[in-house]
Amino acid sequence: MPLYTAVKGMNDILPPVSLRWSRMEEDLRLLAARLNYQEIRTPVVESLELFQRGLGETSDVVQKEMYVFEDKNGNKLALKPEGTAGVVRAFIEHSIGIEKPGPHKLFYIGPNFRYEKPQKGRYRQFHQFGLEIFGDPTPEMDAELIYAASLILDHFKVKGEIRVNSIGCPACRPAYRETLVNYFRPKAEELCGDCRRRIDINPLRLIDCKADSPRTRWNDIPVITDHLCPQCASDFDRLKKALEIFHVPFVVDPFIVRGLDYYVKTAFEITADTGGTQNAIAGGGRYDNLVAETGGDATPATGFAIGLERLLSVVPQDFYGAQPLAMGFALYDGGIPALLHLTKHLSHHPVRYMAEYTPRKFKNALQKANKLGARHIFIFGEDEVKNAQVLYKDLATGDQQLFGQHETMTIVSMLMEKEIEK
RNA sequence: GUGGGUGUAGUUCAAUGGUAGAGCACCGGAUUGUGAUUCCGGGCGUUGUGGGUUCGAGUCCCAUUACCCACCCCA
Repeated sequence: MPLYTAVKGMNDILPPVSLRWSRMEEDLRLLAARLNYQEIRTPVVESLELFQRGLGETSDVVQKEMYVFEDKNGNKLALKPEGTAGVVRAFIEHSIGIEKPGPHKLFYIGPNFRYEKPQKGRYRQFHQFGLEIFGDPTPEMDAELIYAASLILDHFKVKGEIRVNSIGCPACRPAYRETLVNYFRPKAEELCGDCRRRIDINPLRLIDCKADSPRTRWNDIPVITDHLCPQCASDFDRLKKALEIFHVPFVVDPFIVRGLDYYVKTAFEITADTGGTQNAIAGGGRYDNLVAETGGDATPATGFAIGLERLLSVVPQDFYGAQPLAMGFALYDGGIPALLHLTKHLSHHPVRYMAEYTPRKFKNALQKANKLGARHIFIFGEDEVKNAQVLYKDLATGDQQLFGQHETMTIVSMLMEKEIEK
């Protein structure tokens, strides 16, 4: 046991996996830019109250999963457990919605923290990429957002299932909740202990119970989509029509629930086979009342977040191929100056390269390159130095040839070409 | 917060209650400049930690801790 280990639920990301991470983040930024979302970076720490008000006092996240602490001034702060609250706070604080007409499209990427018991796909520090749109109330914009999510899945060659729902609004949800409670109360004795408690606390969750799913036992469970107010019902209709025009494959799942209180109307989730039971790789929906509840002018908004650990777990293993490595060796001290020159020249070009400045025997150089998985090697021995040349060898094919030491550009283009043909 | 599983070398794993081992990896070498290979040499590790049972514990018992998985919850 080492003296110090990483904090529970917080992971080091090491090579070569770290390369997959940075490539994935790079791709997400490019995709966001292409769809005209601009990055917003908010602090990792916010006032505790922001989250309590925004996410809902009764949500699990607020009740038991936040990292809460006081600073030396006695301010109650929290590590952000999700991305939206901070973005909303910044949106209001900097009058983003007032300076220009909407819609305002923003994206964020970064760490979040929840004090949960770690398991596959669930960590105490986890990372999310999210899109948020402020100032547009239409279900068509929700559809566009979901379309963006589907483009992201496509980009990463991820097979996910997009599940959409409308969870109603303050006008119709309470009534549905009541209906649901009335439906289950007489059946309480047939439910598991957890579910009996959930009847009053969170009847929507009850339906998803994994112990013995009520969904498979009763087929007449009331669904919210039958209990929407006229406005919500028509919006949900428009959402589905728009998704069809976008050719986004989706299923309606009337039992999708959001864990955070701020969602209204459109709610959606993307699930995929992550190898564990934490199979939701993205989730989001509309949150029309959050800006006003946070103290801003009433501003309709919609957004979603992708869990990056989960996304990466379903990105095909070969999606990011390793860039071939080139190595340089000297066979004796006299080869080192030329080797240094090669290092200097190659560092101006996008080839993955490293040198070793301890002279090695020819055979050892090949062995070492082989062990490190290098494909290209450059060798400076007595003969080469004498003739101002460098020996190049392709370990994959066994081919080798001599280059003049000053033919840097020839060498670089040769390396680049080989990379392309792969 | 609740369950279950697992902790032995850098790593993957062995070891009927009787001296802690192997593969891989790593380092060096096998007549002078050509790589999977082969051969030789190189590891005393508080068996996660603390107690207990026993003549004797990696092995059995208790506690504790870490990791993994699941519930819960969610991205």
